[in-house]
Amino acid sequence: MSTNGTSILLVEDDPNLSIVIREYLEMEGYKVLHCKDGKEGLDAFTKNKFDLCILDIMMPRMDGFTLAKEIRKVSEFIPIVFLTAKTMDDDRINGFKAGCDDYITKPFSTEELSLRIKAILKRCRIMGSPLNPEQNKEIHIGNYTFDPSNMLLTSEKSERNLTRKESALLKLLSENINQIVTREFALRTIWGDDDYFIGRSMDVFITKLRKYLGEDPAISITNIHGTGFRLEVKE
Amino acid sequence: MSTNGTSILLVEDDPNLSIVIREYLEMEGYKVLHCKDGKEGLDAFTKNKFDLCILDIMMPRMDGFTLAKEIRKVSEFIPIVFLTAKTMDDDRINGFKAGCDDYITKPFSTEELSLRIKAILKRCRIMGSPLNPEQNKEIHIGNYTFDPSNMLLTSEKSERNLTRKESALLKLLSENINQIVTREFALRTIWGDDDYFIGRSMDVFITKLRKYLGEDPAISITNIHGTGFRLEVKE
DNA sequence: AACTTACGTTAACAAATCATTAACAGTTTT
DNA sequence: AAAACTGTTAATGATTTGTTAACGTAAGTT
Repeated sequence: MSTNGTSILLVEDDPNLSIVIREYLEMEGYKVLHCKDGKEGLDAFTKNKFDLCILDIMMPRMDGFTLAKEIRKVSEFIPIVFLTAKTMDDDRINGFKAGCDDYITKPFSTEELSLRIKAILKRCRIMGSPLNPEQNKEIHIGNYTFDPSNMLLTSEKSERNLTRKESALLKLLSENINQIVTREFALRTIWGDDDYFIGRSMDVFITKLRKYLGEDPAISITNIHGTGFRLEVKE
Repeated sequence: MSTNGTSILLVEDDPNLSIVIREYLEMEGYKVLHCKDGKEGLDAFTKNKFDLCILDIMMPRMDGFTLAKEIRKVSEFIPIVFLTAKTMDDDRINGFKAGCDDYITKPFSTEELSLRIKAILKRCRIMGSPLNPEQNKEIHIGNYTFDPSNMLLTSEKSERNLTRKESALLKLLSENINQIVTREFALRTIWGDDDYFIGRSMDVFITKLRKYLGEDPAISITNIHGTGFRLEVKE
């Protein structure tokens, strides 16, 4: 199995341990983002995409369980590995043991951690949830190619860096091509909220996207009155 | 494992012991360069490439620990074996025991030394350290060649020694060429933390790298507003 | 010890970017 | 026809970034 491009969120407050783990995992080819406590970890999780989380349980500001709960709100199936002090007889561990999760007791060897990670990733992939299916995939929209991870919209004639919101909206639309994307769904997904002004803001972005995609007449963003928008590509 | 071509820097002031070690190691197929004290050792290290260092701790002019520190400045991951008088209870030993390093107490058999060396080399190769050819590879960026392990940025016209941070940042960018490296990922990877001032510090380094890479107009470091940077090489 | 040098951080100010809001025109529904 | 919704452009203000210089510190040098 290639570890390439698999990104891991490591939340661990012990600086020495975290360095050891991070360096080892990076040598194995994972991308690792390390946070020092639960708050930071949650923040990082919402801003990035990860394939797996490694959470220490005992941490300042927000413990691993609370963090895991928060993470689960956003991402139902992401595998989580807990790091616990040896015989921590906490019932909550059992509560999380289901699904793809696992826990490892300290002290552990880096090899053990690595094996567990591989096992979990394998298991989860088998279970049919390709971890980040669309992660680095480019999306073709008519004559355009859209690379969401690079926020780059390319055609033969032009290349444009999209802003975060532009990119997020186009991603949403292109993932649901020829299907209605509800106003509310878009607003809640991208803006996390839904009120009049945010709605108007989205309309401004729709105008921008229409302009950017104007090179290809087969592409259109159609408004469904009172409902939402649909990105359409003819033939 | 073939010892062929593996070159060892041996720094040991006892002439008899050093001869014994050198001859034994050469018999095993290693290339050995011997220096009589720390100063000589450091000089030799900067002028040549080694796969492993064997340093006596008690030495005139510069002791083994100081030498090791100097070596680490240049080469972060090269394995170091310390030779110590039997039960030298120096805390500093523990400081160095991490990673690929090891220490051997005198007196020791040549066999023991040989086994340790093999074990260390194996371990480090597995861990993918710079012994691993993959990681010692130079990176080509437009007209430039960047050697991360030597922190050296070269073009036809110029050659520049980068500082650690400059080098780390350029490494990260060039490993993800034409892809966005998020601010957060860079900050957490290189600085281990992410706050406002560290972020500003990174911006200063970006400015520096842009200046260094300015000779080749095909190279650019593009800011993706609110997201990160992308090292781009056209054609 | 006093003096350099090198490096990373912080400060300070200029410039650019972006999401939002406003404003007004046009559409669709009831 | 009134009300609600959408399209579009431009103005606004906050945030982010670019850049240079000053600063502090640690190491080496005299």
